[in-house]
Amino acid sequence: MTPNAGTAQASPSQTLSRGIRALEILAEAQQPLTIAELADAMGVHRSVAYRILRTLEDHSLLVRDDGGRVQPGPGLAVLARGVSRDLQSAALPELTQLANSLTMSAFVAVWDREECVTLVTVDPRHSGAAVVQHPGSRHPISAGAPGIAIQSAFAEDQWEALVPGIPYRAEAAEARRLGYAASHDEVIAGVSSVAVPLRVPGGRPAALAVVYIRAAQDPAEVAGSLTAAARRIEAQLG
Amino acid sequence: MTPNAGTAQASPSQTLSRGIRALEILAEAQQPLTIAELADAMGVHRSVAYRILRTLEDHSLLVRDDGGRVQPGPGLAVLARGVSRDLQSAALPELTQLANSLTMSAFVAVWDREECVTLVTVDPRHSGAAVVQHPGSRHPISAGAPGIAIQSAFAEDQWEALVPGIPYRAEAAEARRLGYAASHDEVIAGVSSVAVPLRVPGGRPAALAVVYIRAAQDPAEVAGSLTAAARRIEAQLG
DNA sequence: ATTATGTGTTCGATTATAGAACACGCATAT
DNA sequence: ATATGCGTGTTCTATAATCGAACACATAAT
Repeated sequence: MTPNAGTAQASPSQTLSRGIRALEILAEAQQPLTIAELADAMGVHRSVAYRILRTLEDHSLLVRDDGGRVQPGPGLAVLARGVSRDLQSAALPELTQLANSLTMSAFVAVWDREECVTLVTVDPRHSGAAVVQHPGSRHPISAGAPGIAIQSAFAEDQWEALVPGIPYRAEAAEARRLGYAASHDEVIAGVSSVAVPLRVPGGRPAALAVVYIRAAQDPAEVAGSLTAAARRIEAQLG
Repeated sequence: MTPNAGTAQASPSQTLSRGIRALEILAEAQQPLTIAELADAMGVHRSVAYRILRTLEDHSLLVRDDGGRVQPGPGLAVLARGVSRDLQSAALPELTQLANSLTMSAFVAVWDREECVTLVTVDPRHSGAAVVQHPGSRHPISAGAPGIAIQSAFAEDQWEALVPGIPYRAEAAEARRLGYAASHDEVIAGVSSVAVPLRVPGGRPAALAVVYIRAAQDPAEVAGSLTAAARRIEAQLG
């Protein structure tokens, strides 16, 4: 067998890549898996998976339940703490402010190739039927206002050079002029979203966004609050 | 050189262990590092670090800034999303409730050997000088009410068998009787904390806790709210 | 009893990895 | 201009880490 045959990403380091895949599979699976199941999902021999899992367990990146099944461990939360830490800290109070004053869920998402990843979220205090937007969730960048806002941080030709294969949405060009993006029904039916681009020095393009059940809300007005908050966040990040 | 010589943890898989160490170093460093710096911190040859970093980058576990320096990437947030997901979901609304009704920061921490890791936190709505307790932060289990509450989930002899070297605190035995733990000044000066143990089926022992600036608060009363919330969370996890 | 399914361990052949050496870009100092 | 230092990225071969089969063992279902 040639090295890395068939794997989608021909990463230079096989063992490390497999270990990460194990974590990815575990995170995606909504339940604990047996080592055998995981080995099968990874397409490797059980003893290989076993050794990898032992290593991951040593670092608390996974833990075992009573039956010996494996699931993501607390070490991952520690590692994730370092992701755009400055942005997280700077954004949190502004998100709280936005969520409560607009009565909407507010969050920050960052660019990750053809997707965007939600980083921090704050639900409004009376979070009854609030739209749940968990940290760590991925979305295609082509769907929803946050994705458009992130695309709008690039010019069209820049984007096509960086992420070939993913089209540059016409809405992004418009958002580039307006300074904000709005969407309806794109990610979840009946849910609207407004987002503004967020520029972090030395970090990836991100978006500051809110989601809400469709109502008589003027996107431009919401965008005003978002832009003001984004300015404050960017100012704090120097 | 003998395999894994000198490394604190003699994990079975060297490459994977090194990759994780790279992530740990990055998460701890408050700033982006050059590859050379990271290689130095890892104690490996630069080309080794380079290959490892490329692999991590492929999986979005790290990203590079303009100068080529590396920092934690959004993929980590995705992986962390899977950590005790059920507990996170079940606890979030209860945390919000607690934070706002008690005007304290509320959070859930889980056991991790001789430490505990904060998973989810909710600050009260008027989060002025609220005590900041970020998700993903580690604390020695020997300091603070959450640690005591977690220890109290074990009997003393159980604990000593599981985590040799870390003493079983006398307060844990007391908390075992009372059903809650309280601490003052242990982690941060002037800050008090109350915590109750949280038992998750198939998961590790955890704690539900609040922190507040010292005031005329009766710990027992606060513990009542915590216990009620903990019961509801546990009931939902069935 | 027997079968099935799981974890954990050992061990030799093989292969993925380690680490030196090199090419190159880009600052800043000389 | 030239030199020097510091950084990334690439190539290559000996070596050591890894792979994966085979085995021992525990547990639950048949």
